[in-house]
Amino acid sequence: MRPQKIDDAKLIEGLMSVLQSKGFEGASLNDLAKATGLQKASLYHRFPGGKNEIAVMVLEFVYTWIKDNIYLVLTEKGVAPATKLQRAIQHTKELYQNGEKSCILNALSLDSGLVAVGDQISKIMLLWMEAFTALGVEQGFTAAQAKAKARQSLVLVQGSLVLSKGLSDPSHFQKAMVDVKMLFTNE
Amino acid sequence: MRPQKIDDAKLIEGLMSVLQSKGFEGASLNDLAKATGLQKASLYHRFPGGKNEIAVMVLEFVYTWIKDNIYLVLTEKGVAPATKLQRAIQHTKELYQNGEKSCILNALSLDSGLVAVGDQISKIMLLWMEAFTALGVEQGFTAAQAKAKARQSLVLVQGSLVLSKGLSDPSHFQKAMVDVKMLFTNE
DNA sequence: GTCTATAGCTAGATAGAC
DNA sequence: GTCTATCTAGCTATAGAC
Repeated sequence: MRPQKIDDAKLIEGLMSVLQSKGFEGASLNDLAKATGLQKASLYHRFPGGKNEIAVMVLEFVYTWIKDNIYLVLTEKGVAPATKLQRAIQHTKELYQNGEKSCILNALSLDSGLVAVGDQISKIMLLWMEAFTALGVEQGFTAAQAKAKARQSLVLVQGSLVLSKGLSDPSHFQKAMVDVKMLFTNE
Repeated sequence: MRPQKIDDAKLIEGLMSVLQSKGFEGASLNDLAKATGLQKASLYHRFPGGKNEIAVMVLEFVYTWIKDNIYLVLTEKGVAPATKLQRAIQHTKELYQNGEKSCILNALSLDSGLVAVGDQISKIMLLWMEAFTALGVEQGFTAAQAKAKARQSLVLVQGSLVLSKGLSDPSHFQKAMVDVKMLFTNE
């Protein structure tokens, strides 16, 4: 077998970057090929299902990323809640390059007739909220309070990214990260 | 001249609906034609600049709508702030069909190389925040506080719409509307 | 596993009849 | 002002050499 020109991790990263900024319909195979350094036909070798499969694989990667960097961080035993929150927020900042990048869950939410993609998006959002709900409960909030805060944290992230993009000003995301911290700060 | 098959208002409404749900790249001229009952060539007669001009005109309509239904409502003299807020929230619910529809500002935010569209989106977002800032100031908040609340109100709307879409659950938008009200409720 | 070349189609956009 | 018919470019996807 020939050696891979680009390993799976870098490949997914490049594909994700294009889908994130252009959306599913806006991302052409030429765009995706250019971003990865591969030719279109090579992408079909890696992803026989074409662009559809690429989107599914990228979202699978995002699910795993959120599980490792948000869910497992926030549900780890023996670590102070404030510390875990700080870590999760730091990872979130890295994921969105401090507000410079928009969210792929949002970018792939537009109607494109792909049921699988919609299911993945909701799975990821639910995982995020589950993680922050667990944090809130650990902090002593009631289940209902924790669930509300978890929802608000996701609203803050998604909404602020929309503003940062629409106004070309990442400070909206940065301010929202402060608000997320406040949400889970017991005073 | 032949009579218009569809008047400008209904035309823009139909075009907006498609752009809102499919985005700029996802909305084909066939989609737009079908939604309006016109043929593609007829759309080009109404909008010689093609899809690009359609998007610009739709966003111009949205700007006017926000001005009339949010900005002018919130800055009207001689009406109690709480009343004005209630009205603006009601209009917002109508605009997004209580969380069933997503925001066209978000849908058209994906990179498509259209500078004019980006400028319009930021103009509309700024108008929204200006309106809510005025409300906050009238209620006695400091300028900085009012500005922060205005930003948060837009974050709540945009973020909750992303959740409502991603989770196929408009209740997230509805809860956010309650949060917006709380934001500007002096207790 | 990657590539060039190309098939087959649909997109956006235009011409011209009525 | 709306329509049918059509052009060209770009798209997704495939075939087959290396």
